[in-house]
Amino acid sequence: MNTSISRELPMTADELTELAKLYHIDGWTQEALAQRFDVSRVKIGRLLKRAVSEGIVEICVRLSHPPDRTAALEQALIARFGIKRAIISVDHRDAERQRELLAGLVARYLDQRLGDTSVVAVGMGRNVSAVPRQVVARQHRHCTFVCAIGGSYRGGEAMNADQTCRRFAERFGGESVTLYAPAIVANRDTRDALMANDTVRQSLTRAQQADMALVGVGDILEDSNMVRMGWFTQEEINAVRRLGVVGDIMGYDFIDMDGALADTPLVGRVIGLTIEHLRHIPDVIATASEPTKVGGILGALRTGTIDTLATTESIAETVLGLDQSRRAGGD
Amino acid sequence: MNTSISRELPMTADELTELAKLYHIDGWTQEALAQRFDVSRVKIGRLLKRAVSEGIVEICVRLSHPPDRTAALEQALIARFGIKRAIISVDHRDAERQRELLAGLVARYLDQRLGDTSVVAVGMGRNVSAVPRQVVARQHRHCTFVCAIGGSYRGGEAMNADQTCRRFAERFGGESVTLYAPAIVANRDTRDALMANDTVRQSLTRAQQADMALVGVGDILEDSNMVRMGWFTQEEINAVRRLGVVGDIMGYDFIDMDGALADTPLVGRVIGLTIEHLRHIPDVIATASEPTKVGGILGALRTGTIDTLATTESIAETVLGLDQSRRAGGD
DNA sequence: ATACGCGATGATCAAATGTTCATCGCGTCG
DNA sequence: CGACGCGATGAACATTTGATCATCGCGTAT
Repeated sequence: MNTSISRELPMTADELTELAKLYHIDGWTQEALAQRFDVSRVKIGRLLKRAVSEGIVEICVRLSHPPDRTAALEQALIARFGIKRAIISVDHRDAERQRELLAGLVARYLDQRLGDTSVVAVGMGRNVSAVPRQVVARQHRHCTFVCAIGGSYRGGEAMNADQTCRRFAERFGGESVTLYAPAIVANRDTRDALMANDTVRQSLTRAQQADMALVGVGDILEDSNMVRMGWFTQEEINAVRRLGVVGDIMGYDFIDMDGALADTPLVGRVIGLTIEHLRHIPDVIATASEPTKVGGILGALRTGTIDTLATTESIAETVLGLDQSRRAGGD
Repeated sequence: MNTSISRELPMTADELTELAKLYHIDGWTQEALAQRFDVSRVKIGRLLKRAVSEGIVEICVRLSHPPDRTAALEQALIARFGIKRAIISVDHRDAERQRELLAGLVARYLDQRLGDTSVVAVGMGRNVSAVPRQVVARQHRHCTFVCAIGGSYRGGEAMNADQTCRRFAERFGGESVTLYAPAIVANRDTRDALMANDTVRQSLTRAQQADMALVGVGDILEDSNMVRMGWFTQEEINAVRRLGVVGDIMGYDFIDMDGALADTPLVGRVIGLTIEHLRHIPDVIATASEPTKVGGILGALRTGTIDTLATTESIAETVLGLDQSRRAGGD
């Protein structure tokens, strides 16, 4: 068996970076690079491919509607829900792609807004964690990304705000502040004890004083994150749903379609910002790219805590329609 | 005059978006799109280009490693001054440490470049003499280090090219060639006599034929090397400065901020390579780590003899800014 | 020592994309 | 009405990139 790396492409990460720069940034042709470095063009191609696969270069495509296209939708959302602005992405069939498309727009929005003193509270969820991957910062800053919720070993990386924070800090520059506490604890007493802890307290205080917050909106489905993370059993989810809960903000604040907070087994057991805290943050960005979340989004909008809604075109339309019908039909 | 938009590419912004999505996100080929929309492939290409120019799609490339400031700085320097490359160190408060940091990068660069037949002409100055100390050669070579200027007993070791040459030869392997002549003589006649000397002549000829040259850039301050070496009195320095001289290359070729050679009491009295000689050396590396030298560096760059500039990040930025302002403001 | 596996390598071919140029349609101006 | 300007258009060509495959070098197992 050949266990050792018998032959390696003899290029350091530095050289790969240089190569990638010349190709992608300076627009050299592969042929030119081949002559410059005295290897075959094929090899240059392979090295460039490797630079991508190793994450040395990332190429991201941002697709946004021409302004006027979404302007009407945005205006409607603003008028209807009192939010400050909307970030609306093009629709896409594939859920993963859709998330990336939306995340790209959110990343660009952050790139516009973040300054050297900015503090961003970061929630959890796939839509939130997809954002840092799409960041292409124009310049490095010295901003701060603070976890808005504690950690959890279940549910994968996407569910870990501190991972997302770190990636943000890496991309935009600045530091990340981890909330050194589990996301969820057994009971209220444990929570109170943790909240009294200095380290926890300090992190949370910084999060509360953030200039911006980036949070996800969730739905309540059998396979939702809540179940995957083991916070709810299937039965609990069903029970909660029967109470009229349609979604969550940040992954743990459950709401019904009128934006009212629901009483769930989680209340008082989560270490993180509450909806009340979010109210005091000047720009709360809520992102959701899945059509199943329309109910949750409507509820979230109606809580009045959201300043910027990031979602897809069709979801925005559906939410507006849903709101319309519920106003008309009563319920 | 044709004021109206006579013929418009008959595609709405929406269709453009759709097109861009299919191409960039879903990976369709232009040919396929052409058939799908029943237009020529060329037109698809043009529409896609338009989608970019109208901001519907944004394609950004991120280099993860340091695509950092120094890469951008290097590009700017290359574009502005026509040099071949820049070696840029991070900033450091302490002048001595700064010199070492920069010298380390230069040493590494030499280590990359030097082959068995390489001949390097070596100038004088603290920045040059700091380089051999930083050398950690991957392997020994048989290259040659030739003094680009004669010797002098004043000013200390750093001012002695032959000392620096010997150290280089020690570290990289190979031999050093001393220029057996004083750096400066009383008058032109003496110089001419020395230049006629066989030994001197041979050394200088080898220096002229070098593949690379490593030279320092100096400033014109009261405590500069020139004074310390006794080549200039304080008054002479002041006089020269009043003529617009801002620095020197190699320690004796004085230049103003436009890169023009200045007439000083030294002209015709130095035994060493002139700027003209440098022009014929394929890779002239100029190093300078002191912020007081920005003017001199600008002048040096403008002489057009420099191929590789080694300096610090902040100096590089300042030089670019200085060049900018002088271009804009005239004079 | 020899055969074999494995990945790197570059020649060669195929596909995709970019560029150029002659032409066309349409509106304007004389 | 016709000449002209202007931009759009697509055919033809050039360039660039991607894919395939035979070969090679090197380490390992037989």
